[in-house]
Amino acid sequence: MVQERINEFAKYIEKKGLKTTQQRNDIIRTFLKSGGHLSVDDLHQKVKKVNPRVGYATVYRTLKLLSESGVAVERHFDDGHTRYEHLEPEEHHDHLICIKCGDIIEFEDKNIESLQEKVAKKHGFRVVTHNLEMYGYCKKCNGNT
Amino acid sequence: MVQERINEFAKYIEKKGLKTTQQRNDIIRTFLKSGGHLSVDDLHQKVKKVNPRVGYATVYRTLKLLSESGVAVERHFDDGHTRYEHLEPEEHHDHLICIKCGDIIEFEDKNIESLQEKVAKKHGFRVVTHNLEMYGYCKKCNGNT
DNA sequence: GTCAGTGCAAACCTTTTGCACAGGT
DNA sequence: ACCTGTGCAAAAGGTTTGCACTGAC
Repeated sequence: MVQERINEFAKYIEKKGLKTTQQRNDIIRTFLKSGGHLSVDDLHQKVKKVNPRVGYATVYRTLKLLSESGVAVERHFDDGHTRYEHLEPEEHHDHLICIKCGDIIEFEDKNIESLQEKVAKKHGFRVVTHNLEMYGYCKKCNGNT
Repeated sequence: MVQERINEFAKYIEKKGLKTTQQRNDIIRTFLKSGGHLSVDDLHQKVKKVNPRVGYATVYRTLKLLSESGVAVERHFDDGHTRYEHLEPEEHHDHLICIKCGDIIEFEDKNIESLQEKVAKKHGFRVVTHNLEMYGYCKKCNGNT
């Protein structure tokens, strides 16, 4: 499925008249191979192990392209670092974030989603994206505050 | 009710051994008199009309105190500006944010809240705060994208 | 050969901080 | 008097951009 995402992105790149480059490939492969919620810095560190000549700015620029193409999603949690994660198409989830250990748990709840749509409709609002984050203590950290 | 918030904050200040100053008063009164979701810059502009000698840093420092005391709540929407709003105690709401005109609609939905708690419990998670934002087109902007 | 991509460093923007002075208690 | 608060300007931290060079097509 990594290959599918790569193809999807290649198609997007081509449609926009952009070019396939070694750096972009390295960045994308590294990104797709990594799980979780990566900051730009995290990803830059990892990419540098594969190709030490890749600069910070290129990672930013490529992540922006990945977001536009729909392969990556930008997350703005409260810690001041933009993080990126990759999703399968149609996939969607929200987050539980531990304010002690920083662990991030993903969840999906169709009931919440449909109530959200209901609220939006009531206000004549057409939702494009949403995000729901809950901050608190995870199972491990709970109790030993 | 503005006065109640001011008293509440005064109590917090005193408990921490801090001081009541003219600047803090000006900032707090201006903040409480304003509705909506203010950026630091918005508030600084407004306060300067009352007291032109108030500096940017003091607004930041005071807003941080207001957040700690519970009088203000920090919001991190996707536009990269931290915004603050004031809430009555026990009040809580979430946001619908128009990505065209920037309008912010507040809503509250107890059903969503309780489903959130249920999800958290399922993961052994103790929630301290959460935020739910939906981005899209408001009634006015919908259609004329 | 052309035009987009890259690396680097500088610029940017929001937020924080150090410092000397002002002011509340 | 003491010690916190303030304004200013500088620093910090994350992100973006200008530029000259590289490399894909």
